Amino acid sequence: MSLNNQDLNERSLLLLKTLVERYIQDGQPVGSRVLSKDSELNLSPATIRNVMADLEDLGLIHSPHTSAGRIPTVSGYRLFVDSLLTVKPLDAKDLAHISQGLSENIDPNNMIGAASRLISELTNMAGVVTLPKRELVYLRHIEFLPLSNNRILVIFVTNEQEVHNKVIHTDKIFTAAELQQAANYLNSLYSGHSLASVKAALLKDLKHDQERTNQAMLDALKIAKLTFESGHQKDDYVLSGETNLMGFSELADRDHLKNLFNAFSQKRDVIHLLDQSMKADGVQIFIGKESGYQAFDQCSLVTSSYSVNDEIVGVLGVIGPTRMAYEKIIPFVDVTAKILGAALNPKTTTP
Amino acid sequence: MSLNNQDLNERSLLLLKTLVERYIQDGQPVGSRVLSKDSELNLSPATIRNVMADLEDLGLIHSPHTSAGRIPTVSGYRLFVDSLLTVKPLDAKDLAHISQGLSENIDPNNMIGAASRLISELTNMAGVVTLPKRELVYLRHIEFLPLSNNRILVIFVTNEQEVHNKVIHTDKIFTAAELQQAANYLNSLYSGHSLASVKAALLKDLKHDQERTNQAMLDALKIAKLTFESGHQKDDYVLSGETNLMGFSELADRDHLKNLFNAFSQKRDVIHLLDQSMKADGVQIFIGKESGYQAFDQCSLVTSSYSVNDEIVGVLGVIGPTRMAYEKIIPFVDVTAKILGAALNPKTTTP
DNA sequence: ATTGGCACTCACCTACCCAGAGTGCTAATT
DNA sequence: AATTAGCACTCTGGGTAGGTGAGTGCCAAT
Repeated sequence: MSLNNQDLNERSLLLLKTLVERYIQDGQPVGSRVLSKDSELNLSPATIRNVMADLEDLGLIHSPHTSAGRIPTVSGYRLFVDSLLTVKPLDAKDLAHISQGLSENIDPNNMIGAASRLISELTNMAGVVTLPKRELVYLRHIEFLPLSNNRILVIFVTNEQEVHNKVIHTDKIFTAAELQQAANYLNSLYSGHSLASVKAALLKDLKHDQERTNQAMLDALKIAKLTFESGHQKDDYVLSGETNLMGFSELADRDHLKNLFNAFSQKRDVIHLLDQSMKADGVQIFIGKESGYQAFDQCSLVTSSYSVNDEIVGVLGVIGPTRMAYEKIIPFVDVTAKILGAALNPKTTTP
Repeated sequence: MSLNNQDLNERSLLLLKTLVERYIQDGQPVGSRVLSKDSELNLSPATIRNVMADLEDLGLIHSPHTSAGRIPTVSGYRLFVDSLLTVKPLDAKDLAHISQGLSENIDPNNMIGAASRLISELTNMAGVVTLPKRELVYLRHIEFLPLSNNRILVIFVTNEQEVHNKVIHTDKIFTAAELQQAANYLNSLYSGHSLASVKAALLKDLKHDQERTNQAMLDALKIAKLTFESGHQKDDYVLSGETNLMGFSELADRDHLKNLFNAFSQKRDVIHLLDQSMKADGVQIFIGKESGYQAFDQCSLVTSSYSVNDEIVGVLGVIGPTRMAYEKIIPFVDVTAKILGAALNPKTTTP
């Protein structure tokens, strides 16, 4: 659908903007009379009607029924968000709340949850924050414990105090002493390095040292390879304030709600959606069906990736009805992402 | 409300039973005509009406409005569940599902989640399972890592492969070597003991050995005390299939749903409710307002504690509308609790 | 003690009308 | 040529009225 300049002149755009703002404000279809008074243009309702008919032809607005006003379509919202919207600077009180809620003295294990809760509370919608990508995280300590049946419990600590664990299977049976030795070796070798670089180093070391090093060291490397090779990163996110979504009339339908909450608890679709935002800096917006997931048909998602040391490590966002105050939510998400990134920045990467 | 024998004879009870069963079956208020045909008693609707009026006087049933049939009150359900109900043996297919879903080859870390999901899927309601009480769990290995600012990261492994961690603060600054030594000491002392007995032993040892032992050992004990003294047990549960509850018309009200889901995500009330079931063996039932929490006014909760080695370690249950098939849910919960307990039973408590 | 009969109540459904909001189109105005 | 006033039309939502059916409570008969 190519937009023609003749159809979409200044005036039409201004009216579209006014219409969307008005609709976001009070949720009622906007009629020609209201729009005529609301816009600073001094035009009669009849003229407005002509313009509205054009906008409707272009698929930017539509009316739910003959005698109702118009409401924006997804394309209408999209145009509004992309080119018409005037973002409002973030409310000072909100800013204070955010920086206070995400200060450094929060337990890093709770930081993500705190951010999610903060978002949902300040927006009155649902807040979602992905856990930081583990690749950009520093290995601090690793430890092995023998279990029954050739299994080994691996515990490793990253950054300051995040503890992860994983069970791996080996062909060979290791004694506790051997495992202790392996752990010591690996700690001396890799402690303080990022998981990504550990992975890389492991592969290289295994290749080069195939014959040179002694068997114990080789075993240690092999165990480490099993530990870090894959799958231990369970993509996950923390969602808060889902129940806020029950208050919005546009989502009131029982089936809709059920689909939505099912999507939340299955996590898969949400993760996929958030992953897409991971690729880009700054704020991204999915409006209604744009997401491609039926459960989110009536929802919009405003996300921003957040970074630690200039590396994108995660995504946070707001989930709400398509009719949301984008001009406030966009800067809010933007700022929150920045503050979260700063708060996660480890002051002491290596002790 | 004392129940009079004259009012509550065999016949009234049979009719109450039939009424409750019928109402549970099709969710419509039950009228005298229906009840007359449904009960094997050959009584005319008029007679039934008299009995129903009595039952209403006793507060066991009530009618939503004049020209509707009767539905059970909370007391009615209670009487039904306590004395009238004929439990049906568990469906063989369900039994197979349960034992298959909770067999020993499930990762213990996922066992609770698996149980919760199983419950919600087989009942089409919400399933909830508390994490096993930590006191009855065996310490396998403990490890300390120094953090900045006099803080120590404690990692301890229980049973086969459950990893827990906690940050503690100390007055004294410990070096990595000192911490290593302390961990070694504690592992030799307490490994293989239950957390409860470790706690007890700690207090005793600290008292007795105040002067006798050397400083390093005393420090180790002090650190351990900080670790196990309290609060590290975050009561928690795994909830599944909440969205199933959205399907029930009696919970369809938006505000109701919102309250309910808020209660779920705050967890506090649910935990409190489940804790009460912890004190008793076997199946317990909370019907409607009996729970004492407004959010659960329209819900019933059927729970059972589950045990490992004859010790109650947790609770599982089903959350659904008051109008649920108790005669099937009760044995279901009962059996699931037993199977879960068995599946959690560690085959090798100490390696 | 049980039952048939009967008047009564109430939710629910349908049909209907009416007011109000908003539209599209046409003809008049600028 | 663009704008506007005017008008007929459409559709929603609320309100009223009437009818139906399910179910009740009570009374008198069995």
